[in-house]
Amino acid sequence: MADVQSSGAATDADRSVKLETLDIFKGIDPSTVEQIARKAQSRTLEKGELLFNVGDMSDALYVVAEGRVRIWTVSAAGAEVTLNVLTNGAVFGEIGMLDGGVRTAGASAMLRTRLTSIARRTFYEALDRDPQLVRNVIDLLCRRLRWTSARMEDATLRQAPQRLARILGHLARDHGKATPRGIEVVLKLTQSEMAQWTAMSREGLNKVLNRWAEERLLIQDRGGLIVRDLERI
Amino acid sequence: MADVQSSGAATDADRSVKLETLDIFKGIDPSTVEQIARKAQSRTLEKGELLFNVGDMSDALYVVAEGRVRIWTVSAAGAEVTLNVLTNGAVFGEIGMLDGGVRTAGASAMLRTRLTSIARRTFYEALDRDPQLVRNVIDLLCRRLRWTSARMEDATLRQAPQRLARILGHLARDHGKATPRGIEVVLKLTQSEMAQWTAMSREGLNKVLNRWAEERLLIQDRGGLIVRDLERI
DNA sequence: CGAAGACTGTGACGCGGGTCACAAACGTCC
DNA sequence: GGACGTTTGTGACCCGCGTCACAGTCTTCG
Repeated sequence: MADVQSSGAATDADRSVKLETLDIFKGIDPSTVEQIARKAQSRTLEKGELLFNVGDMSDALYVVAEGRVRIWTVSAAGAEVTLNVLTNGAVFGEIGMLDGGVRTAGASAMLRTRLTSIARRTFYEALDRDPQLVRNVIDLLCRRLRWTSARMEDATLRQAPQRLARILGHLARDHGKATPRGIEVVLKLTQSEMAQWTAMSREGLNKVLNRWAEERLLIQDRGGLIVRDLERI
Repeated sequence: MADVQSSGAATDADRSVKLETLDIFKGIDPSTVEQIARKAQSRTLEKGELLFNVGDMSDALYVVAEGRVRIWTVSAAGAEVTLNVLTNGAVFGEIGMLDGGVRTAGASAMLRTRLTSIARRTFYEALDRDPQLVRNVIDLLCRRLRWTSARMEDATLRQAPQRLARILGHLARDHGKATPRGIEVVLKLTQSEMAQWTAMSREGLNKVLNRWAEERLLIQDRGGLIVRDLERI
């Protein structure tokens, strides 16, 4: 239980995420956080395993302790569209947890993934006790809204290549590492995975990527991308 | 100031919106609401007048007391896309008010419109005093997120006619009146206005609408639409 | 090592829907 | 009741991008 909290010497646990480091618990009384941590559940998903599906009841929020989670929806035709890919330290599922509604998107593990889940009861108890937590939650929700609005805009009024450019920008910023050759995207994704994300076809994405590579705007190193000129993309 | 609050005999003021009737103030101590109302500002916009633009600083939330407000963004090419059209009793601009960030969308009046604005300071004072208000705000934000996610899905994975169908459904539900002939959409919009909303061209929209009219799924009565068979659309 | 499977690269083709260019119908203001 | 601005109706044309159908290349595992 809550082994995310285990802190010790240089073990594997070091790569884990500690709750108190999360934005949402910033400025919160450590004892409150610890109490939440004690009541939190830990759970491991295998690669490809489904955590929840669209329409499921929701009563918990999740934190990615280690691994990779994909959030998606399905079209009427049954095609899955990726909304986001989350790695260590990401919080998700908070809307369902907060309002008790059904899940509007599905979540599944892209790799073996360890999650920490916090139940609604636990969270609301803390919410009642600490006004700062309230502020943090509101901030989180506002950030989410700004993010979805931005992506919404992309989706409605940008063309496919521009949408891809946005995603690359996001990847470079959130999952990139600066190297002499450019910003290296650490998060390795196949073209199909990126295509689902940008809501375009794998073939189309391929062509755009190669065009950019020819223009020396990026380097493709078998799945590993290096973005050279983010501005011009 | 706060003439939205004026309650009296059968005057024009009756059509106005009273703060305490809003969802966001549901279950809140009347004296708290009244205090907010006293500090609230009232403002009238002429038809077409801009309330705020993308990138503006934000420090207030607005309530439509009477009239019609359009929320929009602009594409890189400069085309405006409508995100929503709001009428009496609608609350908007809360994100900017809550997190103090810049506005991500613009707002302007489609008709002569009276608004009530509530400043951040005022709101946060009430937020500190009443935990129920906190719940309501979180609920509001969750609802917003669910709404944007849904529209996001529409935008990315439905085709133009389906997007239009969604908007019609929304119009029928929120701005419709049941009549023997079908659900009459009270909110009169020109085809151009609807086209901006569905992110399609006016011509394209026209053709779809006429096709549906031929199939007797709806009746067009110069701007006034009557939806007959919402299911099949 | 060799075969099977996953991933990437590329052309041919088609369709949805945007753009353009009008014509017709309606409103509204002297 | 003209006359002008706005809204609606329609066809011709075009382009982005998805689909299909392959051919290479990498990976993995018996």
